[in-house]
Amino acid sequence: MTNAQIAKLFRNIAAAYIIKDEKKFRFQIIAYQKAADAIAHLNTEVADYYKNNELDTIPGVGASIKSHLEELFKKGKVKHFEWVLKGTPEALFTLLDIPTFGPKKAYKLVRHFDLKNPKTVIDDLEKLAKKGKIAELPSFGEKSQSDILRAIDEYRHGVGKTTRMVLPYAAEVADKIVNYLKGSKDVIRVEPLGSLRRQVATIGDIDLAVASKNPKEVIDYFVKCPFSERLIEKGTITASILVSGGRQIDLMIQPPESFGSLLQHFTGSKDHNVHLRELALKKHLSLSEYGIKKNGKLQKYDTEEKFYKALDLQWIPPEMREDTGEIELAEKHRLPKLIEINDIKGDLHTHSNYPIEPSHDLGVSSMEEMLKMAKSLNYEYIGFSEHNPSISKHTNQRIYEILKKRSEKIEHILESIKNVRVFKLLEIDILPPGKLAIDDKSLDLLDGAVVSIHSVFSMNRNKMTERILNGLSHKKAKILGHPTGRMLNLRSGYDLDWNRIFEFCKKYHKALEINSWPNRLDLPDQIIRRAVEADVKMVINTDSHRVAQMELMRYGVSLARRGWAKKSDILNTLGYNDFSKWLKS
DNA sequence: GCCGTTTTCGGCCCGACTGTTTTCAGTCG
Repeated sequence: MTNAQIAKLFRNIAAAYIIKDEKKFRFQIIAYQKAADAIAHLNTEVADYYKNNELDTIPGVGASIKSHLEELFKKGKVKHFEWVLKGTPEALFTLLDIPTFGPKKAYKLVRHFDLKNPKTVIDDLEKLAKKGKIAELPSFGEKSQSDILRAIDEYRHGVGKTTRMVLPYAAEVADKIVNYLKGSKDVIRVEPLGSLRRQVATIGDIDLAVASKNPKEVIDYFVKCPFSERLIEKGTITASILVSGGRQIDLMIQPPESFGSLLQHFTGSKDHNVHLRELALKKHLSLSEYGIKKNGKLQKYDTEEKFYKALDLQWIPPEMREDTGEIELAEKHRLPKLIEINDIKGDLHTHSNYPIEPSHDLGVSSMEEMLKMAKSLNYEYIGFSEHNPSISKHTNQRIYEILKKRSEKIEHILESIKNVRVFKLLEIDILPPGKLAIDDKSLDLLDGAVVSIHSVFSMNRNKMTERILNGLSHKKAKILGHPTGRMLNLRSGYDLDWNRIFEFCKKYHKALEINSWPNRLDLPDQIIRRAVEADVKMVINTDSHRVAQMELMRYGVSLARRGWAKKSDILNTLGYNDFSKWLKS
C-alpha cells in the first residue's frame, strides 16, 4: 500500500468515526486525521518504516495505530478498521474527495438516496441534483443543490486536485497577485504567508495577508482581480478566489496594529499553531489572528516578534514552524542560527555550454557569462560541473582529451578574471554497478566531482545504497548530487539507508548536495534535518544550465533552513582556501 | 488515540464563512 492509500484509509476511518458518534470518538477522529496528514507528507514509504520496525517514529502514530498498521502489512486487512468502517456506506468515501463534501453532508446524501455504488455515486448524485431532488431534502436548498453540481463539475476538471506547485513557481504566482494588491490605496502591507512563507517544497493554495484600515475596500478590490475565474467566498475580513489552473488564493486582513498576530496565525503550520495555542492555554492566554486574550481582554501585536515575546518565546523562523521541536527550543531561547543566503560563497554544480559532448543535457550559457553572474552574486568561487562526456559515444582516451581541453580553456579564462576562482569539477554518472562513468586518468584532471544517479532508479534500498557508496568511494568523488533522485510531482526518490550514507560521508569527508533545481529541491528537508543531527556536511548547489538559474540558490538555502541547517553545516559557506582544502581532504 | 521540563493520567486551538437553520451545522484553514 502506498502512503497516499494509507492516508486515504485513515481519513476514511476518521469520517466513519464522525458518522458513528462524533462526540464519543472526538479524539480518535483527531488522531486518525493527524496520522493521515503525517503519512501523506512522509518522503519514505510507510512500508519501509514497517520493515525497519520504525513505525512509532512517525508523528501521530502511537501504540494503537502502530499495531493496526502491522496487522495491515501482515494480513492486508485490519479487524478494528473493519469494525469502524462497518455501517458507513462505501460510496460516502468517494464523495469525500470532492471539495465542500464532508462526512455529514456525504452521509445525508448517500443515506437518503440509498447510493451504494462507489463507482457511480458521483454520476448518480449529479442526476439527482439535475432533477431537483436534492433541494427537496431537509437542510438542503436550491443554492446547495447548484453548489453540489458545480463542485462535481470542478472535481471532474481536476480543480483542487491539480498537482501542487513547485515552490519557485508558486512564488511567481503569488508575486503577480501581490503586485496587483499593491495597486490599492487601502493596502498598507501585503505578504505571502502559509506554506509559501514556510518555503515548503510544493505549495497548494496561496495565502496572502494584508494590513489595512479599510478591509471592505480591500476585499472588493481583491475579488475584482483580473486573474480571478471565480469567487469562492467573501466575508468581512477574508475572501477566496479561484484563479486559472484551479489555484485557490486566500486573503486575510487585519488592521496594522494586529498585523503581527495575523502573520503568525496565517503562516502556520497548523500543527505549530495548535501547539502554540495549547502552550498559551497553560498560561491562561488564548491566541488568534486578532492577538492574545488574557482574562477576556485582547492585546494586539503589530509585529510577530512581539507576539512570540508575549509568550516568552524566541521569534521562530517560518521555515521551522512545523511543530517538530522548534517551540520547545524557543522556550529555552536555544533556536539554532540558520544559514542565510549571504553565507553562500560559491556554487559547485553548474553546467556551462562548453562542448563536452555529454551523456546528458549541456548548459546554454558560456563559462564567461556564468563567472560574471558568480561575481554579481558576490561569490568567491564557482565549480564547473558539466555532465561527463558520453561513454557510449567516446573511448576513454577521447574523454581524456575532451576534459584536458576543457581544463586548458578554464585556465585560459582564469588569466583574465581575477576576482572569482574556479574549481574544475564534473558531474559524473554513478553507473548501476556503482562504478564511475570515467576512468582514473580522466578523473586526475579534476579538482573533484559531483557524482549522481541518472539511470536505473528502481533499485531496492540496499542495492541503491551500495551503488552510491561505491560511487562515492573514489577519492575525487566529493559531492553526492541530488541524493534521492526525486522529481517533484513526477517521481518520488529512491529509498536509501541514510545511516550508512551518513556514516560513510563523515568518515571519508564527503558531502551531500542540497540541489536547488525547482523540480528537485533534493535533499528533502527531513533528511537534511537528520544529516544535521548526524553532523554530516552538505553543499547547496543550483545545478544551473543557464546563468539566470544561478539565482535559484535561495530556494536551496530555504530547503536547508527547513532542515535546520546552520552555516557550519554547509561547506560552500567556507572561503576559497578552506573549501579547496576540503576538496583535497 | 496521542503525548509528556507542571502530567504515564488527563488533557486535547480558534475562528471565518455559507446556507439554511430563526440560533446553528458543516466545512475549511
